[in-house]
Amino acid sequence: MKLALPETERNRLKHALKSRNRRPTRQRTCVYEVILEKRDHPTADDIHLRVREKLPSISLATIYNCLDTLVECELVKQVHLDRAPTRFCPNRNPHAHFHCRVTGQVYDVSLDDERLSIIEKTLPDGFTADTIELSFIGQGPKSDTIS
Amino acid sequence: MKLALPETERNRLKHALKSRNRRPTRQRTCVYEVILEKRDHPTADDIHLRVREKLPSISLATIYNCLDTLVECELVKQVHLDRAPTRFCPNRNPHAHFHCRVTGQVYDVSLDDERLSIIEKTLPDGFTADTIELSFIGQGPKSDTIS
DNA sequence: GAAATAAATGGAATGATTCTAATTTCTGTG
DNA sequence: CACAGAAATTAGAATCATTCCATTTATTTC
Repeated sequence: MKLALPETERNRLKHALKSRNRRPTRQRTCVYEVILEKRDHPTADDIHLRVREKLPSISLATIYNCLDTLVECELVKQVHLDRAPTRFCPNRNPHAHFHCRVTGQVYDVSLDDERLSIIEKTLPDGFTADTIELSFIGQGPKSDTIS
Repeated sequence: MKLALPETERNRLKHALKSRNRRPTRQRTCVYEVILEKRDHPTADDIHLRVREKLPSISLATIYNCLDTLVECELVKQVHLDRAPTRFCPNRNPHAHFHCRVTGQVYDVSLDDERLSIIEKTLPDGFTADTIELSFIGQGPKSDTIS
């Protein structure tokens, strides 16, 4: 098998898995690989299609399993927009998402440390968040070209 | 039919609907009423159960229709957490949500104007958001009593 | 390399949401 | 008030994302 995954990412994956006593299987590696390759925000189904080009017999259930593991390992984030299938995102830096109503496109919007800490301080005492999801919905720049 | 909805809310609903050329039907009124009554974050299904106590023959499809209308009229917000059914929330003030991993409970977290405007300024030029969804996931205060 | 454990698999099951076609309810007009 | 037309509701079927389960396969450990 050719290793399409760069050394750094490969190691990140291996370590993240090991530290949680999870095995670095071919399927997990490939799912991670595919998500990194094209930095859009694919659904489990999209990912299934792409992974199948390399591992033709992989099942959708496995895609979900792998994704859950990657999320657990904090290598991938889930994005929940509207009443729509969950999307997955390999951007590990703090960021928000912008969802264009016109084109349906999803963009990453980077969040600087200061803003992030301001947002975190919103929480009253007693609440501890390990995950923050911030999404904007509206009109993106490209949507001009449509109408 | 008894009017359980306070005058203010009733008017708000009526006006919001009228301004969009939508009719204030019994079903819409009742759905709105039920959501305001108990300020948790019910799913469409929860709402269906509650509304049925007053309009026993209302269908789930209508609940979805009514909710969509209420969302359109900005009287109700949708909350998308995890891979779970959409929840609905009648809090019209700017606010975020906190989802407790332990109890499953969802809390409103109010967002002051300053924070809100800082968050809004995160967007690069060319992007215009009409909706912002901010959610925290973690451990809430009550979860102590569990373990 | 064999046993023990974790992961993958296919297919069935579940469950939220949407769709459709038929009926009912409103609204404005005469 | 009766009527035509538009908007909403309805039940049930259809869709589609996600999960579950029992079995098979891969990985790790000794």
